[in-house]
Amino acid sequence: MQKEHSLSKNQKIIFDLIDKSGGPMKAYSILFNVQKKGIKAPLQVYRALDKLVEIGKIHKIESRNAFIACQNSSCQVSKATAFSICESCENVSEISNSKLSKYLSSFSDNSGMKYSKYNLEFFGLCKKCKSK
Amino acid sequence: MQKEHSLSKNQKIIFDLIDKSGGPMKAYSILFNVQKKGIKAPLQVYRALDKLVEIGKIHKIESRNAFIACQNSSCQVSKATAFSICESCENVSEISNSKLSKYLSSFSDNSGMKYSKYNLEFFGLCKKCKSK
DNA sequence: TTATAAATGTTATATTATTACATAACGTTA
DNA sequence: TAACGTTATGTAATAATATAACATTTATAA
Ligand SMILES: [Zn+2]
Ligand SMILES: [Zn+2]
Ligand SMILES: [Zn+2]
Ligand SMILES: [Zn+2]
Repeated sequence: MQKEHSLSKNQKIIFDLIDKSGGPMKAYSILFNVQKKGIKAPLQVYRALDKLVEIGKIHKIESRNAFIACQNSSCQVSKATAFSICESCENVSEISNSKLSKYLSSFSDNSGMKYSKYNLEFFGLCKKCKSK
Repeated sequence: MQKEHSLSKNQKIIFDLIDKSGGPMKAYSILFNVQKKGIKAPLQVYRALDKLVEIGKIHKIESRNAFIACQNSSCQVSKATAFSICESCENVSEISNSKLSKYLSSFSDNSGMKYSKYNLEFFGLCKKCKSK
């Protein structure tokens, strides 16, 4: 069990929005959606996003510049993330596969690097898009 | 052996620059460096980068918005890439590990996704930075 | 309470990437 | 060669993503 982080006002507004959306959201789309709640500037959004990423409540999908709610239990605070991305419909989901995560978390090579974190993005076609 | 792509003028200028740099380069830094060669606009750079990525001569480091010359043999035309990134000095190198690439290329789960491509980024500290 | 850290508000600006449109070079085949 | 389609180039404008700098407020905790 990890520490509970109590979210601040802006963090909560933004996390709830992303979480309810069920998929990845882009920063300026988030901004647009929370303006009625008083969050008016990009920086307010980015600060909340930074914090939410830091504590593992959301992840950034790097190839899409988008943010998605963690679908596991905050992923060891975001040190090990894997996503599946449909290149047709842009559906994204978080992969939760213990074999994969064990394999990657224990990966090492002879480069002398000490790895502490990874992010993996798989691309392809989802079930729906395949059958079209 | 894969098809040889003969690079166009702009593509060659930009590939040579990235390749010689030995590390990741950002688009606008590339632009700055090739202005004396007549490449004046961002779009000229991005078009060349797009093509070079497509044919596997370079890869995009998504978490850094930067581009690096392929250190293998054009990585099955960029369908399977893995990088090691030092979070201290930002040194990046391409991981060439056949076990890892086999494992990931054959990865599948019960989601119904058909995976055709992946990108993996490991983060940590390189040898030098560790010992500081 | 008082000090410290964390979060917020606001303006301006930097960085990364694309749209739209016009032109030129290249490769193929009639 | 001529005509055609494809790829690459040039140029201007703009869109999309992200951060710097500074002032103020709120939460936490010694
Ligand atoms: Zn997660
Ligand atoms: Zn799909
Ligand atoms: Zn490569
Ligand atoms: Zn380093």
